[in-house]
Amino acid sequence: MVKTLIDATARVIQQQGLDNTTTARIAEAAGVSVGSLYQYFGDKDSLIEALMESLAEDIGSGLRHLPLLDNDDMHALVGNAIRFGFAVLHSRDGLYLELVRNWHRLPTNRVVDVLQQHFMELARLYFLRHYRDYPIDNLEVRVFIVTNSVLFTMVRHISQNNGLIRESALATELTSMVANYMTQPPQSPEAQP
Amino acid sequence: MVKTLIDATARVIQQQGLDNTTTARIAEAAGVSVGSLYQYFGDKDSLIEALMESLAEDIGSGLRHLPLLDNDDMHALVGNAIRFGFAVLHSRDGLYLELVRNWHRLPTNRVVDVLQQHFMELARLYFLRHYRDYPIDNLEVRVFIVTNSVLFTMVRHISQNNGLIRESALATELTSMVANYMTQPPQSPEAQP
Amino acid sequence: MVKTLIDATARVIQQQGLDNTTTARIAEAAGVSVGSLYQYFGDKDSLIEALMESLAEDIGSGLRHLPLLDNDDMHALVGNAIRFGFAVLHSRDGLYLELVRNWHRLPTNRVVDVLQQHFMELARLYFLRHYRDYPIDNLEVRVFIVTNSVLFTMVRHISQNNGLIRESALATELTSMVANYMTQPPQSPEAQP
Amino acid sequence: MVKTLIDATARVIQQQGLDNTTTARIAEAAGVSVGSLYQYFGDKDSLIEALMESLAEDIGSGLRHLPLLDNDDMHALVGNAIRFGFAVLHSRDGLYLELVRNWHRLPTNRVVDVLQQHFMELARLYFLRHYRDYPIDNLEVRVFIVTNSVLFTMVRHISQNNGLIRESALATELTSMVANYMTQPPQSPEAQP
DNA sequence: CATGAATGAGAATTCATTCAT
DNA sequence: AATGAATGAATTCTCATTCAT
Repeated sequence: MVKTLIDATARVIQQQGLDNTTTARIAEAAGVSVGSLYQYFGDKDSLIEALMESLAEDIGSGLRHLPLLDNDDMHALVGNAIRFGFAVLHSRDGLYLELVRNWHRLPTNRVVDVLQQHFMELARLYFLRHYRDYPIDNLEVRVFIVTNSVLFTMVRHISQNNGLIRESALATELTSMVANYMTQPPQSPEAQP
Repeated sequence: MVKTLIDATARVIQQQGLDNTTTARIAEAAGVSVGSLYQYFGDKDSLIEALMESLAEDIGSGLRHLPLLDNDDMHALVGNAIRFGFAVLHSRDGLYLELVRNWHRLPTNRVVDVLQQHFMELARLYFLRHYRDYPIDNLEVRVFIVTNSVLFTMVRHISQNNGLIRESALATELTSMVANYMTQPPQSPEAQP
Repeated sequence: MVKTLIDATARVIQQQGLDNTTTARIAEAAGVSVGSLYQYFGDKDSLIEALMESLAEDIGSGLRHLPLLDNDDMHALVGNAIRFGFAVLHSRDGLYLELVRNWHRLPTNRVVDVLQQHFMELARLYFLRHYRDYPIDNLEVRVFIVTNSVLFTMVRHISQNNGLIRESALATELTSMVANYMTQPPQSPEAQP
Repeated sequence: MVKTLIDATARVIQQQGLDNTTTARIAEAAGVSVGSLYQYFGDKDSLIEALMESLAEDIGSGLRHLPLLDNDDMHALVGNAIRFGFAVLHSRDGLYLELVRNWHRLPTNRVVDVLQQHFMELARLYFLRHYRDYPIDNLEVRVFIVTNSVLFTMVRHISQNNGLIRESALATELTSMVANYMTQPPQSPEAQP
């Protein structure tokens, strides 16, 4: 039942948008009554929190099954990750898209942490394996920048859909920017005026 | 009066958040009645549109007065632009922050265009002056990526405010990523698997 | 509840007039909250439509139970119909009166059809039984004229209530006009200049 | 100015309907400010009253210039009157139509009196000239019936516009009903059961 | 447990009227 | 006289939440 309600919530958000996601519609989509909804979730926010939790798991699992470290080349690794990102955003009829757009109104901490920590770990392992240690000292900053840059650039592109920039071109360029950045040695302090 | 209402709208958005920005509160903040609001703006959306328009002008003007091209060095140029970005996001008590967070529910086209076009022009002039032509062919994509990456990374950082990453460090790293990316030669096609 | 709301609507229209019939007043008259009203009817118009539908049924049923065809005499038939009409208009504290007055702002099609079709059928049966066929060719026009003439003359009389004309006199004269008209042979074409 | 405002009111009613006739729109149509409107009319109702007064005069004058009594034949007289009625209802882009539809929400007494009295007088003169005195005793009732029957049947026909009944057929039949009724001897009392 | 009817505060918008300039 | 900005009560409709059955 908890599962049913979470699924229904996802479906409503994806079909009607977050603004039109009401408890009534969720209950209807789940085929139960509003009363039942409140028997399993204290309020609407808890339900949405549970949805986010569930998605965090999905994403974590999806990432864990992605054989990114099989790539010896940072460029290939990043490229695969970005392609995966686009695939996720296009999946489930734009559910993730709507959620990312509304990150600031949603309890996204868990999801963000999953992403951040996964890519953090990935980076650590990559650099360990390749005996490079130079970016380690500020790896957290780099992962933060890269994650947010890629995610929001993708979402913005899909959302405005102006057709001037093809998705493949965007992926190529993002990959190039990120791969180069991640393999770039730390800045010497005097470089910043 | 039009000015007063737009200012009041900005104040309410910044103090109460976009979700709690009601016509009643705007009118109250402006020290007028709801009726007056509707004498100057057909509906709430028009008022918000006027606010966005006004901000687009402010931003355009702010950018135009920024002597970014005085820098001969791309690194310095980008660093200054990013510092300016942080300053804007911190200004007006977080108004811009709230607006960027809610970009998808707001008529942000004008503002986005102002930003995009300004940086596009800036990049063109920079490369012209430095006799480098290599990234010209996909400059649009690069500017799109860079603008969104920087903007949303900054907003995400200020919004979650977790204290683990200092703003100065973020600025330094963003600058590094962007400056390198912008001066990077185009990818040879076979680089992408 | 649907019934309660429709009844409340009727009561409010009849007591306060259509112009002062607000959703708040209807809910109050029904002893429920506005929210409840909107759980049963999508909007105010639907509620009023439901009221009209309900009245259409009442009127249809009332007409069907009226033994008008027991009269062999057109004069008696029409007289009975008109007396019934006055009785209906005086019933329910003037509800019907207010509705007829506002016919053009209400979904009156159903009610009008019920009236029109009933009298059409009545006329057909009457002429069939009396072996007269002459007015059959333009019976529709005659029924249209007669229905509207009688209905609006009655409503106008009750509404202005100037006391100069007694209702019984009006009924007598209307009956006379209508009965004669209905039994009148078709006009020869040259009668109209 | 008074004239200008009344004209503007008529124009707004005719173009937007009575429900959308606001003081703001009237002022705009008149090319003056709302303030001016209130300098000449105490409130909206007074203005509309003035319009009705003005139309009463127009109608009275129109009727007086109609040579109805030139007809020796009641049938021709009524036919001409009805044709005139249709012409008026079609004139001024439906202004009169909208006013008749809303008679119960408007100060229509004056207009109604003008109509009623004119046809009363007309009938009296007609019967005087033709040495017939029989319907004189209840002439008022007959004129009331005839006026309202014709007026509202016409308005209903134009308003619903269903195309099944042609206006000329309606005029012919109305004429026939009315002319016969007006020349019909008084009912003997026992005729009504 | 499940139901779904009932709630009522709150949102956007309209419009006749006033009044300082 | 003329203006038109300002008013604010009133209206329709929404939705998270409760609770008796």
